[in-house]
Amino acid sequence: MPELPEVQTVVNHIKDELIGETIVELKAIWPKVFHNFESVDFFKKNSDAKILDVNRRAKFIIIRFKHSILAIHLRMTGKLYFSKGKAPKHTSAKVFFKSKKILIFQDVRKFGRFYLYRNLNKINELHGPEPLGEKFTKNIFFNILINCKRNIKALLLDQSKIAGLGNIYADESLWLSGIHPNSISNKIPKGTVYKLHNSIQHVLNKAIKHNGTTIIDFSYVNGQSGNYANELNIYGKKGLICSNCKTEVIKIKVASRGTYFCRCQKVY
DNA sequence: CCATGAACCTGGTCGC
DNA sequence: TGCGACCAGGTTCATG
Repeated sequence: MPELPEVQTVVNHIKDELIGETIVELKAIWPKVFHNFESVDFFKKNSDAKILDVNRRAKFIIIRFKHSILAIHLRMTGKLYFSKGKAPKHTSAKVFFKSKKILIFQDVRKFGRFYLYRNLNKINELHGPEPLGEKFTKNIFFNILINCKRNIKALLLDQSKIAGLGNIYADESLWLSGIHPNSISNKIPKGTVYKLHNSIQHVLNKAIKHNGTTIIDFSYVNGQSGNYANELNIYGKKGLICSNCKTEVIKIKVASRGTYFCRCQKVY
């Protein structure tokens, strides 16, 4: 399911209810859901299992405790929300709180994982800057592109270069800045790179404002779901008319991913 | 360093 | 209605 805006949306909607809660039991329904630990390890490390903070880094939901963090990655179909009764089909994990509330991690495709770390160091090592963070300047972005001689879409999807973009928002950002997804990163002119930088931030901010995109089955809490799908310009629009150049949107494969673009996007 | 394809999973859709 | 092929918002690993 989720890219940066969807993960941010999940955080925004459960954060306040999570902070201050104390975990009393962590239950794996799908055996692999806790990637690098078992329930007992969590409680061994966290004599105090009270949640101090909840936020996002890259596509991870970060739950912070005094002595460690839980990082949750939703992968393709993960959903995280407070239980509304009976555990639904495809529940991968349950988190029980002292208050008797239950957090459900539901994940049809079972790719989603919980990670237990001492702090954010490991995740920071493996991930590039936050596209909406202060450190993500136009010049830093230009340097990333110039130092790689690489397919631009593959680069945008590479979490170690820039954290948080996925297939939808990569296509949307490239379209908005008029760059063909098969362009080579170090051949894109500086001004156009700056435009892409701007497009990425614009697309992500707007998507967060709309609570993310709804495609197929994404919904985050209480049956609510984002409505950024109404704002998409290129993703999923194969055969429809591009609002910019009035020609038909084309779908091809780039970096092994379904990729939408139109002829008004220039190849560099 | 970069590209590609398979693997991890289930379910929806499309064509015949 | 049924069935197989293909596709899906992500990441990691092996191979060339």
